[in-house]
Amino acid sequence: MAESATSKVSEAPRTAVGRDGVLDIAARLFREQGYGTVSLRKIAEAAGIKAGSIYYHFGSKDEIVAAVLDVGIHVVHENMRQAVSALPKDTGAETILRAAIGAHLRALLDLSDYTSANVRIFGQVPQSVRDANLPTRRAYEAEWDTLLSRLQDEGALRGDVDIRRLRLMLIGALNATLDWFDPGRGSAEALSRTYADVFLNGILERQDT
Amino acid sequence: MAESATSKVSEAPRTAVGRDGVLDIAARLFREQGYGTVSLRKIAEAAGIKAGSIYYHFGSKDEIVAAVLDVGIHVVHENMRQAVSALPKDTGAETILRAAIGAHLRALLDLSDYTSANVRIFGQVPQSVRDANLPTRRAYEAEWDTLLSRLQDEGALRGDVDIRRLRLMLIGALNATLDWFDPGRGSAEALSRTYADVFLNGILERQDT
DNA sequence: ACGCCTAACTAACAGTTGTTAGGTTGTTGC
DNA sequence: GCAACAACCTAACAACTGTTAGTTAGGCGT
Repeated sequence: MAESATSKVSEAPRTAVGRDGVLDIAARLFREQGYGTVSLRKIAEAAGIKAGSIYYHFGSKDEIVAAVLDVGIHVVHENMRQAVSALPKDTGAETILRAAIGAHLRALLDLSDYTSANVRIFGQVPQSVRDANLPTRRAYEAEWDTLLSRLQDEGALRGDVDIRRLRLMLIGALNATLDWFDPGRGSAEALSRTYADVFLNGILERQDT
Repeated sequence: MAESATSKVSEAPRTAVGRDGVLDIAARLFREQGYGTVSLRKIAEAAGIKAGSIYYHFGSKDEIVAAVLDVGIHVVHENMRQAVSALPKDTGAETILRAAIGAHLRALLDLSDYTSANVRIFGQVPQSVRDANLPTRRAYEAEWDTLLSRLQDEGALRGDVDIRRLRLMLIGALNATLDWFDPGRGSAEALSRTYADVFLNGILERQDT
């Protein structure tokens, strides 16, 4: 045969997609289309490989989606933790809350397909996968509860709503933005400010000035 | 689990399930398990009939889910509209908003599998089905926008947030309760009050009495 | 030059999906 | 008693699902 060294290099993308590449694409598809309608063949096609090849990197579809879910929480957790701990020690409650809200919203809407995929598909995945993601989730929830409790003990937060419910309301409201947020219509930053305004002070017009 | 109605449990359900019966069960399953994982055979089995029989009542799976989505919005829309219009004419802004929030939350958490199914599966359904549901949706959204605009014009609502965003935030936050609300842990009524408190006045502790 | 490792491929499997065509009931009107 | 109809059933279809087994191809260290 003729020289094989140079003749065939042009066609196929010889750079391996790899485990991380598959995971990235899976996260994106899950975020865009949900869990049930995204098949391994769709993921494979988007990655430029064949369905069977995925099993070199993952043992099952559950394993893929479990990995996506875990990474999603880790990203938003780390983002929120750093945003809060980067503030000076004497920062006021309002500023702290604004930072936490902003960090969560940024991870969700700007930063990570993994985080947005988590929020979108958590309710659609098999229960075993959900259970596997629960510890990671609870760690992030605990981070919020700790923060909110501290502020409530300081007297900065109203005392008539228990922390768990407050956290569920807050994160639930932020996550809901995923259903309608359009980056072409406004920035996540601006949205973050509005959410903080409303959550901190309410939507009623106040008489005091 | 399914037998409940008559004392005559002998063999076959003499009473026809009918179109409405299938739709009821579809709504419940969609709410519980999402769109993609609920097959026609699951619906049929839960209804006590065979999969093929569904096609006597509906032309396709899309037709079923489209019907569920439409009913879901109609229920919550009617519920909210009546709750607000039942109030005396001189009712204050705060009371009106509390009534609207309560009506939405009640339809979602207590009243209707159709409404909760709509919220849960809207993002998972084929785009053609979503598009078919859009007009119904927009009518409900317009109801909210009208209400919020009126209150804002009266000076009862803060003026620095535009109505569309305010509505998206509000309904999004309420709908998010579906992911964690547990009827055994608290009533929808109590939850409704908390949501109104927080949304109207914010979560910060205030100095004024 | 050799063997190993990584990353892919092909081809098939058993099961499930939405859907269709044609057949079988039970009830009702006449 | 018979026809008409509504509500269901049976059986199959093509397409798609996750998954497995066995194979191939290139790069690296020795």
